[in-house]
Amino acid sequence: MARTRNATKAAADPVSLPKLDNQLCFAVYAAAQAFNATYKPLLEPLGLTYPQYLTMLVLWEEDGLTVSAIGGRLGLDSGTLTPLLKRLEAAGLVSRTRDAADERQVRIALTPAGRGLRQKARGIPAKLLCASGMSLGEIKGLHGALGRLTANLGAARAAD
Amino acid sequence: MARTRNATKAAADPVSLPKLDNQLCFAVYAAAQAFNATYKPLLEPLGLTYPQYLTMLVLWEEDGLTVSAIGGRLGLDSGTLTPLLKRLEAAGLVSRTRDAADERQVRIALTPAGRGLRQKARGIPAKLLCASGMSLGEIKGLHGALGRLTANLGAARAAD
DNA sequence: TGCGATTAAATTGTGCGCAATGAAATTTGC
DNA sequence: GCAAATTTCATTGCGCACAATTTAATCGCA
Repeated sequence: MARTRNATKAAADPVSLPKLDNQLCFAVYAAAQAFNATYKPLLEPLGLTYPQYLTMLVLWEEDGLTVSAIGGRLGLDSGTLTPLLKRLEAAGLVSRTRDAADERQVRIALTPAGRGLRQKARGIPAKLLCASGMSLGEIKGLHGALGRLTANLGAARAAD
Repeated sequence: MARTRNATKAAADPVSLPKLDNQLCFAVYAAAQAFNATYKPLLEPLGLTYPQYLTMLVLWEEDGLTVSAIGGRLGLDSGTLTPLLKRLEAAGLVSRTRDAADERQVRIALTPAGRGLRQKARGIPAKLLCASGMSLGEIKGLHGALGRLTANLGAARAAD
């Protein structure tokens, strides 16, 4: 009753919003930042950024994909991938060639250097496993929960 | 034995690397993307991006922080925050004033419009909770696991 | 007191991420 | 067969993210 209130009766006290530290979205955001920061010094000797590393992981699994196929795996569009792939090409790791059968598509193929880089990346997953400080079981649980979360958010978005 | 091999005996078969979809880092990366995409249409009426919303959450918790204090909460540096805060200032949501006692510091204060925006943000957390499709217990578990993961990655980085 | 070291922001440069648009090739529907 | 719709990629523009550098203010200390 301290102060006079004129028109509205709302805003009596500050609107309740969850604190930043209690919000799942921020925990995810911070974890993504932490992964990026952890990867950076490990990828620096390979001359890759983290998104470039993800792209190489895709290509090491399956070579000769189109831009949109890579984008489908990573959830990125051509506006992100085109310049990224041009940088990988400039680094001599991939080639970009128009598909002869369908010239709209650009196929991304590993060069020998791009294939060879896989050797240098071999030790990275173990280092990250170690840095995570988590058991395999815990990681598996977390991975599964994040997968369901991502799928649910996607479905909610699709439902509008 | 199909092809002749000359110098090296390595690269006999492709180096084993975990598949993209089995890597925790990618699950986190994809979840962060999904959150961003889910927030976007909800924040659009407020005229905020997701990082701007996080900044406003910090300021709604505690007004009048310095740039570096906000950065400490969000894990961002002045290179990111300075232009972001200038955009919030241009939008009329915050003011940026040099601290009289220590002119190196810039204090960020909410304007009445910035405080008022909190009302419009009230419904957002519930919408995200719904979109996540998870129980409160599940969210709590996920939140805790991500917190430990982020802390462990930070500690591993600090240990070099 | 005054000078070197430290701290806080701002600036610059590079790269990611996405929306919107454009251009070229292919597919479709008649 | 051919015009319209669709698909694929490239481009542009804006904003985030971070490393490195710069500028200015403060602190430490002899």
